[in-house]
Amino acid sequence: MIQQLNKGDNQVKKIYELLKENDFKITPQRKVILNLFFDRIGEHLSAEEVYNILQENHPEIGLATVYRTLDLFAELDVLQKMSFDDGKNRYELNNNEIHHHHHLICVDCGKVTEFSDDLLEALEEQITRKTKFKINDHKVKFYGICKDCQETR
Amino acid sequence: MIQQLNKGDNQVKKIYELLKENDFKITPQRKVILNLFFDRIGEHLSAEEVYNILQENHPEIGLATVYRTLDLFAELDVLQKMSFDDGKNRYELNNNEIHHHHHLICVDCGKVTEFSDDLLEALEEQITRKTKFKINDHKVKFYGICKDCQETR
DNA sequence: ATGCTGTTGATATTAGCTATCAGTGAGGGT
DNA sequence: ACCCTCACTGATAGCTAATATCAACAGCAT
Ligand SMILES: [Mn+2]
Ligand SMILES: [Mn+2]
Ligand SMILES: [Zn+2]
Ligand SMILES: [Zn+2]
Repeated sequence: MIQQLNKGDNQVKKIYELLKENDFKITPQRKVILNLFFDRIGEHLSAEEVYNILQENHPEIGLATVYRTLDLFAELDVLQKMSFDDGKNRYELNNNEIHHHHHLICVDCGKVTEFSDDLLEALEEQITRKTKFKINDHKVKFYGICKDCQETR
Repeated sequence: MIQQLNKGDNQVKKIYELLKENDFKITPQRKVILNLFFDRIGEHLSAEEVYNILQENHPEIGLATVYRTLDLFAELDVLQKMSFDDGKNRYELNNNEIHHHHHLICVDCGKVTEFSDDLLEALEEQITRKTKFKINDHKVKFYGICKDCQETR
């Protein structure tokens, strides 16, 4: 019987290889935390939130390990690290399909919407040309009022 | 004799009026901290850094007041609040001339370069059209290698 | 199977920031 | 110029996200 693989499995395998390439070990804790993010695409989780979710099925994983693992995956660009100005860092899978979307933060209700299109190439090109600054990443946050909050007013 | 006013003084006066309009008092502490930012245009100061600078000429101003004043001015849009991912908030004067510039952060040496703001209108318009999200502010950070770090390699 | 070395969990510690509260003073009214 | 009121201040205690420490553990190369 041919082994069935879904898209997530393939991505996971690649990330395991990425760990190996960089001399990091594939530990059960890292597997579990990685799977958690594949199960929750679209959410922006803090370390504490990840830890709390783990309590149900993996209470043996310590909080320090959660912090360390999130940092490691962010370093490897597996997770994207971000902050919505609430005093804690948040993480989400750096999925190829939704690569580097922008975040729209509602200043009224705090909801975070995503916008996938990038459209920053022109600006980045202009910046590099003028400043000789070699750009390889960006973080863009838009603040405003979401659709729901505009209606309920 | 006609009172000589430089550009800074005029801006300061406007900010005093802004405080009055919003029923905030013009205290010596607020005057001093505001002046400090006019004296240090281009710097991105943390609360602790402001407090340390004040130690020389105004050691009577407490750290809590610094935090409160920075927050107040940020709320009034006099200062722009930002973070370069080093765990502390930073502030700089929201100068009319350099209004809302982007920050280019060198991942090698940590230096922050500025790039005056434009070319985002098209993107914002498209986002509003597609998502009905009413944008009224944005924060954009670019990460890469600065000119100096490219040369010394 | 063995050994090296990266990793982990528990916990102490740090650091940026906020809350508290009694005393102070800015500014409007007289 | 003198009150009066209440926003403001400084000192400091408290909070919380994140990091440092360290002995025990476990991937994984051999
Ligand atoms: Mn997102
Ligand atoms: Mn700046
Ligand atoms: Zn909203
Ligand atoms: Zn640099």
